[in-house]
Amino acid sequence: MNDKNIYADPCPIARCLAFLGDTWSLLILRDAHIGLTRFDQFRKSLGIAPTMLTRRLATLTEEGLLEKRLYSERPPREEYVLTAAGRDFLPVLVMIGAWGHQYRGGGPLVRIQDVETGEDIKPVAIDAVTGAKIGTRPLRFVLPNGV
Amino acid sequence: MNDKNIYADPCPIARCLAFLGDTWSLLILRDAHIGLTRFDQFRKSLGIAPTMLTRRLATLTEEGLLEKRLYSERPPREEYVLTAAGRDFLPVLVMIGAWGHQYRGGGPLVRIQDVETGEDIKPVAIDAVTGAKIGTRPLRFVLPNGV
DNA sequence: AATGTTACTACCATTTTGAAACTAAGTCAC
DNA sequence: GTGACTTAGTTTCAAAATGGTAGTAACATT
Repeated sequence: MNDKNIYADPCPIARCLAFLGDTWSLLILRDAHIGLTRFDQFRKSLGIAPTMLTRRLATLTEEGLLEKRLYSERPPREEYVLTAAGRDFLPVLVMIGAWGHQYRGGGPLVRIQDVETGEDIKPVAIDAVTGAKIGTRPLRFVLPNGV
Repeated sequence: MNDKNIYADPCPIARCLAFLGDTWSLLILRDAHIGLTRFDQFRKSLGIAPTMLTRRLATLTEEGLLEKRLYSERPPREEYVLTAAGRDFLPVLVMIGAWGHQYRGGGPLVRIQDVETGEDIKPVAIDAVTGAKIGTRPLRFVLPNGV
């Protein structure tokens, strides 16, 4: 999983999925955005085996989405905080949540609120160039060598 | 993977990841958005083992993102086409691509263009309520029972 | 000195994945 | 109508990833 050369693949989606394409990594990122930072917080929140958590935190750290930070000298204790790259992953999580909300929305649901307005957010992906909602205008995937 | 009751988890992100939280499913969806529909097209494009492809296509079909459609009576042949739920997954893929573009962008890259303008899209997630870009205003995850 | 906390590692059974070969149902060329 | 080809898979089995339980290391607290 870690030794594949993602740069051989010209697709930015594939490159991202090469190390984030599993459930645990994304749930850890979700929890990190909620505010969790410590090993045991993640472990209890997710019900993940410690072996798995160790591996996933290591990958996320190597890949630059999380950063280890010492929060206590004695005893020496480290926590995991989001980097800029990790924080910039929020839109992905939010869009996943929006899809889940729309298509898997039965029963009680976690919602994401704007702190200032107190209202649930309504996430939409738009193309900043045309201002149009993604999906309303035809798109084309272009290979680097033209196609 | 298929027998877990996702509705026990109130988080729409977790519910979505319960069956889409693997690389192959997302790459199949990407290819479906590019326009591929047939078993062999997916297999060749992804270099995926046929066993895996069969399972993933079955899950995506069961979960309502793809639909089997007969495209030839004699010989009987079926293809897989995106449903509305599958098409609505495009914003997620696009945001993943945007992150990959920004943080894993070395070398030649696949780009996504608006067909009419011919320009590369610049995907941004915004909150339709406030109009603000996701990540620029503080958000809060709210549990269904209030937190 | 005993107990608790935090962040892990070791070990091993189970599950998932991956690779290669094979099959089924038909078509097409001659 | 026989042989080669196409499409959409299945079978089989080895290799890798995952999950669960228990244990450890380094300290603090009582």
